[in-house]
Amino acid sequence: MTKFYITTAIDYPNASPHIGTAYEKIGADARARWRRLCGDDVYFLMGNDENSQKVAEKAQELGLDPLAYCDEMERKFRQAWSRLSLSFDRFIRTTEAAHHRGAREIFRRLLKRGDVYRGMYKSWYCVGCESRKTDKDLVNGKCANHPNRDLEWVEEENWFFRLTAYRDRIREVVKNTDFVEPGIRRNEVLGVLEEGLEDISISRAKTKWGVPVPDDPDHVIYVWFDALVNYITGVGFPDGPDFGRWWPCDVHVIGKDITRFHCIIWPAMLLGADLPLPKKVFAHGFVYLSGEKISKSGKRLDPAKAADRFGGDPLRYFLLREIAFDNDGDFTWEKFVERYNGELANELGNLLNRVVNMAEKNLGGVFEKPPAPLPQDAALREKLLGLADRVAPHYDRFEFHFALAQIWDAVRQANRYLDETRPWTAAKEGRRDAVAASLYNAAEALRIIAVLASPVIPATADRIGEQIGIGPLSTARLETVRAWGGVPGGTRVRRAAPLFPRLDKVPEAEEFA
RNA sequence: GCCGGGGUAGCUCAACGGUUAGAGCGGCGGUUUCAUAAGCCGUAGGUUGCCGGUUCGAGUCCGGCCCCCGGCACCA
Repeated sequence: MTKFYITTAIDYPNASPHIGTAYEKIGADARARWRRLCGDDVYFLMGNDENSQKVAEKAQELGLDPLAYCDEMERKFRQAWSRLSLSFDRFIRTTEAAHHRGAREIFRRLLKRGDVYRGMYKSWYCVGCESRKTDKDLVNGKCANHPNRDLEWVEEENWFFRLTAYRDRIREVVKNTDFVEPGIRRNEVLGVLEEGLEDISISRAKTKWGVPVPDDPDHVIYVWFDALVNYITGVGFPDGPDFGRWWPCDVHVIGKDITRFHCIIWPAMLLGADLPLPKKVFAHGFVYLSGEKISKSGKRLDPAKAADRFGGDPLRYFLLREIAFDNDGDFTWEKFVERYNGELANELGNLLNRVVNMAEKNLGGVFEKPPAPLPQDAALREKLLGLADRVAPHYDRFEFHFALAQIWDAVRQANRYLDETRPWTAAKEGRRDAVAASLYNAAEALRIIAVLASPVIPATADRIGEQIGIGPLSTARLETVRAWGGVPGGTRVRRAAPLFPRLDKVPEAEEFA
């Protein structure tokens, strides 16, 4: 069985997740679910990045022990993620002892090789950014991103990582392979590599919160450095029995703002530790809120609240249908309602409703294998049986918007099939065979549509399966949609509430902040 | 400043140098009645940012210009 190991960035738990964070996880989840559908043995890793000064600060602000605070935040994150049906296999926390051990092991390996050394670290430091600031980064002597905070002048002996030693090898990989996707990010990374690198400081002396540097109790490993290591400790590095099975990772899903860490620093760390590089780093775009950048505008959209109200699937669907995953996109409630009503309620939800209703009214609620073919069958079958092949390349390239466009093309065709075969007329005319054939084929179309859309809308796929009487479909296998006739004759429909009740007004953004 | 991406219908976006530049949404009109006042069909709407060039032929290639957006940060 082919293995597929996929990760997302781990999150600072100093605030609850927002729509942008959710976007990344949803995209990764869709890919993970797609690979499971294809039969891969999938390992999907997510988690929280807890060894940060910001986290310690926040905990102190609340009068909590940092670890207790992190425990609480883990609950919040898990709750939010569960509302979005994220199917991660493991949720890692970088405060775990096993992670600390792995991070220290990496540090030791690089030290042994001579690529970790002592040096002097002098600069302005912004606690908000958790990063060094050079003079050109300053605006009026303050950090541009955190103008309300005072900068600290930091001057201390630190441990450094000889990043410069790895530049050429990394450049070769980035240049000659599709290690970094999409192409635009690859070019940017290449640009950085061409301009040249500096060695980086990888420890901090001022804080006790974090992973202690081996044999140097006065320093902790810089949060970024230990955070990256989660991708290997999450599968058992250094000596877990499954480490060799999962690593190297098939794809790291990250935001476009952190390519430098994943495409340059992380590979350098791995090369230094004699570990294989991940196969791919995929950098997704950003979600804007009504045209404004989330971080700058201060606008928020709490995905858990939105999912509470509308369900996780509509949010997942909207984000992956509206926005190309490698691009930036805009969330507005107007657009959300438009797609929700048009595509989810009217086209898909109503299609199911039509079929289930007519089956109840005219067939006693039981699907029968088509007693006789209808002239419109061939076109419908051709469309649906070819759908898996049309959708597959898109899912595998994170082109969820294209995959969904293909699937909805089939949804429209199924609606058209009903209009053309007119089972309601056939019923009135007493042509029971025609009614049975039409509804059976429409149910088949729904089955295939549900399975192929399940990576994006898993809960809906299950609900469709329940209503047409064949049980959950989000855990189906791809082979089942390459053949017609998956709904057994004699299957009894189970009518339930509409999948997506129509929304009659545009929600107020404030309700979900 | 340097590097990169982009300006196409009211909106969001498609279109290997090759018929008459397409699709969805929105608008307008029609039709159906099984269904969540849903579905289906049809239609209007474009000087492809501007100027020049190459070519039998340019949204597409070349040069110049104007706008927008990213990257050049120890950014989760």
